[in-house]
Amino acid sequence: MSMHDKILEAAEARLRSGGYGAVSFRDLASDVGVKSASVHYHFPRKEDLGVAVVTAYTEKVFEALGMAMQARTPRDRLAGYIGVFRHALVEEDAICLCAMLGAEARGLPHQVAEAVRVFFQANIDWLDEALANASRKPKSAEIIAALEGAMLLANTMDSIAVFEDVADGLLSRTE
Amino acid sequence: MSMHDKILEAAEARLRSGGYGAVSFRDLASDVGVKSASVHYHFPRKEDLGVAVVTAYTEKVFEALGMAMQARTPRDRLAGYIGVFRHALVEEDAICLCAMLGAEARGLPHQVAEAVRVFFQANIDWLDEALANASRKPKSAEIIAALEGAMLLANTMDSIAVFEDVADGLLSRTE
DNA sequence: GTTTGTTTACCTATCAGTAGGTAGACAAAC
DNA sequence: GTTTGTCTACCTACTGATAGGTAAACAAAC
Repeated sequence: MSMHDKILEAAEARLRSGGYGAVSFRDLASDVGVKSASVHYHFPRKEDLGVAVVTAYTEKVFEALGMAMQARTPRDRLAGYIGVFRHALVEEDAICLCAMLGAEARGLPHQVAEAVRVFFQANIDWLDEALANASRKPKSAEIIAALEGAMLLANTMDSIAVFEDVADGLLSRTE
Repeated sequence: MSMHDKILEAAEARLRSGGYGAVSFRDLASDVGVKSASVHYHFPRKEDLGVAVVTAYTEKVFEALGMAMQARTPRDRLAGYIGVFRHALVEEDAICLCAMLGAEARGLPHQVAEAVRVFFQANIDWLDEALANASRKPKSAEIIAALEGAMLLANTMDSIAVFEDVADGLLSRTE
C-alpha cells in the first residue's frame, strides 16, 4: 500500500476513535513510520487530510453498498444497508466516521463539514432508490438517524444489543 | 451566578459545539473573564471539569424531565421527553452534550466516559418508567438512539426536519 | 550511454502558538 | 489569622506548519 493510503487509513482510525482534535500529524507519522513533515508532504494542511479521509471513506462505503443494491426486495436491500453499518461497528470496533464528524460538524473546517454533509446526502439518495418500490418504509433520513444513533449508544454503553434492536425495528417497518 | 457555574456553562457550550478536545482552560477563562489559573482553582484537572459538566447537564435534563413525567398518558410523557431534546437542539442550537461525548467515548478519560454512560442509563430508566403501561412502544434505548441520531443528522445538514420526522415516527408507534 | 533537469518522497531543524498544569504572591472576607 | 478566590509568572509538552536539504528515480538531450 502506498504511503498516501497508509496515512489515510491511520487517520481514519484516529478520527473514528477520538474525533478531529485527536488527530495530530506527529501521531499519524509515528503510526506509519515516517516524520510529520512527510505527512505534510502528502496532505499540506490538516483540512486537506480531513477532506481526503471523508472522501475515501465515502467511496469505501458506497463500494460495499453496490452489492447491497443488487438484492431483490426493498427489505433485503435495507438489510444489506444495515449490514454495512453493522460491519463498521462490530468488525472495525468503531462508530461511523461521519457520525463522529457529524457531531463535531459545527467546529470543523468548512470543507470537511461539507464532505460529511455530502456523505449523508449520498446515503439518503441511495436509500431513496433502494426502497423506491417499498409499500411501507420509514423515511431515508429516519433510517440513517436511527442507525447512527444506535452506533453512538452502542459505542458508549459498549453493547451492540441496542444496534440490533434498532436494526430489527427498521426491518419490521419495511416491506 | 457563581464563577463555578459560569465556567460550567461556558464549558458545556464549547463541549457541545467542538467536543472534548476543543475545550481549553485559556478559552474558558477568556469566556468568563478570568485567567486560566483561576479555572484550575475551581476544576484542578480537565477530567474534573469534564465530569462536572456532564453531571450538571444530567441534573439539568432530569429537572426538565420531572414535568414531563407528570403527563397523563405514556404518549404524552414521550412527547414531553422529545420536547426536552427538541429544546436542546432548537433553542440552544447544539446537539445533546452526551451525543457529542458518546461519539468520543473511546478517547475520553474514563471517569468522563462513565458519566456519559450514567446519563444514558438514567434516560433508559426514565423512559422505562414513563412508558411502563404503554400498550405499544419502541424499546427505550431505541427511542434514545433515534433522537440522538436525529440530532446528529440535523446538526450536520442544518435542518431540523429530520428531527421532526423521527419524533413523529416515535410518537406514532407509541400508545 | 552519459549527462542534465525534474520530480518524488522523504529527512532534520525550527518556528510561533497553545496545551494542561503549577508555584507563590496578593487581597478581601470571615 | 485563616480561608477563599484570583493574580502573575512560569514550566514542559505538543500543535500545525515551514524552510531547506537529500537520495533515488525518471526522462530527455546530447
